[in-house]
Amino acid sequence: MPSEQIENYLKNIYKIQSVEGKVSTSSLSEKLQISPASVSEMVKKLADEGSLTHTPYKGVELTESGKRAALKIVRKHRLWEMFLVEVLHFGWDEIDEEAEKLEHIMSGKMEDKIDEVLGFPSVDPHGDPIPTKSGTVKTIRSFALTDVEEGSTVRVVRVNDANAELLQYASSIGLSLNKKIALKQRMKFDNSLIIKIGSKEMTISATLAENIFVESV
Amino acid sequence: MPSEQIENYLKNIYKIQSVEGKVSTSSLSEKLQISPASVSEMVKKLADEGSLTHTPYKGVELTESGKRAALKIVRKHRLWEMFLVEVLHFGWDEIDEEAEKLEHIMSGKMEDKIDEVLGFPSVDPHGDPIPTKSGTVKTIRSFALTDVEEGSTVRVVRVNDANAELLQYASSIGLSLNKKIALKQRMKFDNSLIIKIGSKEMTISATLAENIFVESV
DNA sequence: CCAAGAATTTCGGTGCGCCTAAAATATAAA
DNA sequence: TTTATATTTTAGGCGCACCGAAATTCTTGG
Repeated sequence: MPSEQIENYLKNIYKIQSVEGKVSTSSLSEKLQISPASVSEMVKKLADEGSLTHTPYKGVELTESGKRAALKIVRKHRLWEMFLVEVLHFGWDEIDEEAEKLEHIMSGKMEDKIDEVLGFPSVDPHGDPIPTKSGTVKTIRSFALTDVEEGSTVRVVRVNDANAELLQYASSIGLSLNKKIALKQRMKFDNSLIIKIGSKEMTISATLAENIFVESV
Repeated sequence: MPSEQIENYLKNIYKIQSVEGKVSTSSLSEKLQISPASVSEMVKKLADEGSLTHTPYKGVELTESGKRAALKIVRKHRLWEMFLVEVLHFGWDEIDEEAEKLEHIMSGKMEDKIDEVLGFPSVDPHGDPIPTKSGTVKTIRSFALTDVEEGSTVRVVRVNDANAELLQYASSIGLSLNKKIALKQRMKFDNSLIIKIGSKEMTISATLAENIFVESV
């Protein structure tokens, strides 16, 4: 059984790998808030254990076994997030921190029970896919709200969960999962958008829009 | 915020104190499965921090502040146990181990949410009282099934949760919280009891009976 | 009362994950 | 291409909670 720190290393390597392709010591150090020196050491250890391959001074890549371990934790994290929202009625923006701790102490039995109570969900409250028990992840096709054409209507399928304040704000303006959004106008000078959610019209910044992912409706 | 090990030390000191009055290094060592040498060191540290008083070569006693910290953990443990049974449908005998991990990573907010979902319970699934948020514990008046008079009927209010196998067995014979038990006969040669639960008559060992606590009905 | 024997504490040491500072290597600008 | 700068790794160390062994102190039977 991997320790909590190892789980965190693997999970975050997986996440960086998904977004940036390449995983450097410094990006990991940044994400984990651990000194580059320590990360370098740990990476060596993980390479020895076969969870990843490491080319010194280059970068890191998860092995199959490392990826499997990472996906296990991602699954647990997202199941907990779902549980916190659905069963304990936590807000969108409060769940990441709690799930961060819970994911490491979740037995297989617990995982199954929670999965069952939730009705075997396929995405978490931010719209991120929940990996299956066997370790597959559904890719959700979507594009950023920034890229929507003026005049079209779309549906929110995912919100970037990297920033709690952003989530907090999004939810405060009624921008939540599965909501329909009509794009009225794009301002040329700063790319901010005038949108309509339900009957309410509002302006949102380009920065916010970059973190909202939608599909055509 | 106390670390996980410290929480475990305090919780177990509290438990031993409740049952045996005196808390020795060896009893703690036994319960925590940590060497006497290590326990002795940690006790010194806890004394320095003001959580307990320690008379070398004698024993240990929680201070008010130590007791408060211990009760916080006991409360969290029992809330989780309740939650595991009521919401996740775990069995009586499976919950202690899970709660043992969960208790240490429960934020105040989480505590409140769970308390609320459960309807502010006053006892856990074994009948042990859940300390209040302010740190008071209701004493439940009861006596061991061993001490019941022949012919009388009683109600189960608590089952000693120290042994999972015992819990497992108790539940398998339909002996659960709030069940009514009629004591038909006590065998003189080994103190085993013939009891009736509902319409079913059965024999239980004295050892089991010592761990079942009841009140008159 | 005194000498085992039992319980407790002290001592020296370990593993683990972290750190800072210094050395090695890679990258980019001149 | 060379050199300055940025990134990464190595070296040396630290704190924490643990350990076994040895020293100390308590307890109890003779």
